[in-house]
Amino acid sequence: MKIYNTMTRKKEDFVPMDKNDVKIYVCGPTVYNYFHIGNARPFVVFDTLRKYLKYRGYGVNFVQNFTDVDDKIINKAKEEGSNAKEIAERFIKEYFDDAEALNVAVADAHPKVSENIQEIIDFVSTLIEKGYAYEIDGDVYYSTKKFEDYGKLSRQNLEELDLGSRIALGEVKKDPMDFALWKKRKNEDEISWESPWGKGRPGWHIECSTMSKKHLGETIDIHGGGQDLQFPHHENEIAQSEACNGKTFANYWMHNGYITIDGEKMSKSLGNFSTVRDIRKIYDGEVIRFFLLAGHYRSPINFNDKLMESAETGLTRLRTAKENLLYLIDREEGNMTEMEKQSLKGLDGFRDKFIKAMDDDLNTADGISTIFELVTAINTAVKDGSSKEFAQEALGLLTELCDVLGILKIRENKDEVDDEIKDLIQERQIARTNKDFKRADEIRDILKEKGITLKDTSQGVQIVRI
RNA sequence: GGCGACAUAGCCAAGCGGUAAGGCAGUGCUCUGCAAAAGCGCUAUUCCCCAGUUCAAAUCUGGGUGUCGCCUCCA
Repeated sequence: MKIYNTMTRKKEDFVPMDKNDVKIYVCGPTVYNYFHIGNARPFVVFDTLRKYLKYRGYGVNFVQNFTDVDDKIINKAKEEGSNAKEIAERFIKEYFDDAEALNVAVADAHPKVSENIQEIIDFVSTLIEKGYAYEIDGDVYYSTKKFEDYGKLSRQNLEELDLGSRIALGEVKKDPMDFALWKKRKNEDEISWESPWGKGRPGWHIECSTMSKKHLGETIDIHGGGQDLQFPHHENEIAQSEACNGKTFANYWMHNGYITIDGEKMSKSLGNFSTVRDIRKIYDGEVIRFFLLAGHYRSPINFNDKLMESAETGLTRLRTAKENLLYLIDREEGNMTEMEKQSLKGLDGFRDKFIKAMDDDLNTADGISTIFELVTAINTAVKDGSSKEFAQEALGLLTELCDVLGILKIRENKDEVDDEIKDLIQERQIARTNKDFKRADEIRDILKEKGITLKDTSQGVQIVRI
């Protein structure tokens, strides 16, 4: 497949170091709140990449960290009169709840900063030894000017950056572009660890370099994250890792576009965000996932209710197609007719088209279009009933493609309707044969309130649960 | 000031040199007691504007205009 590599600004053929062990590292959340839809994008996008690579036969080792030591967590703890550890633990738990709803799989490893302090200290020590970092009064900084390639990812040069950079008050570092590797403890009760430089905690950028190295080695295949991480975070990771290891850090850099709300970037600091938790009160996680995958991952997308509704109705079309096939499988029997065999062959073409789209830098938008075309073809073929075998084959292909995108999961609670409802349906059928449509419609409305939609098909009554 | 992305129908959105996918909304028809679902049609002579390259441009080049982002924590 081809992947757009931010480092070269080109689509490149993806050639992993070991196709049975593709190493992917994605920057995870800082756990001080529920994550918002903007945070959700990289989770969903890279989860889809992971699913797709597996679908194509690769073995994937996928690592996504939790930043559980950070100013924002400390602040939140102060606000709540709690402690940083408790806050972090809580929102890690909430992360998994939302991630599951979005059908984002658990990573092969979810390392936490707090569990990698020694590794971080070792990493920082090496950087000092090699002359890339220096200590001042308990703080350790990375000397960006020492790293020749600094700026190669974001294509910035230090001189120009200097002009735009704002120097925070009280900073003791030698150069405004230097960044913290280790931060000295400021208050007694602040979360901290012993280190060669006194009590303190790691800077933000060093954690990814360290955890990536620990779990995936010195060079990884793909490093992913949001576009706004490109600078300085990823640039700093490169500076740290390559200075420390003397090797290329990541072969491919992938960055997803951000999400805007009313045309403005959504971010926690601007306060204009919608958490996935809140959105889930209105739309289920699958709709959110579908919405996020409906455009290309590198394009910015706007978020609002109208767009979500549109996504929901679109997804419903796919779901209905699936329900209809399930219904056929339930009621029909028999093997495929010659004509159905022909139709099925035509259907296979959509798989190739889907793969072609996804091979092109994970073009999920095109992939979804292909699935819609598939659905139209299936609906047409199945219009006046079909054999059980054909319905099964069609459903097999549909779910095969949808699984790659992580949508259209089988809904578990498809339990049998209870007797009361059965009786109502029965009563309605009798009313219909007696042409008592008033009563029939009444019953249909009652059931609709209970989340059950009845469809009168030529084969009988189809029950659809919402 | 530096760096970068984007501009395609009412809305969303693919396409990346060969004559405009797909979804939503709308609309006509078929099926239906009515619905729902589904099917078949219709809805961009044209891709922000102006030049240029080419047999051929939404796609490439140059110049405008507009929107957004990064350079400060951020996905």
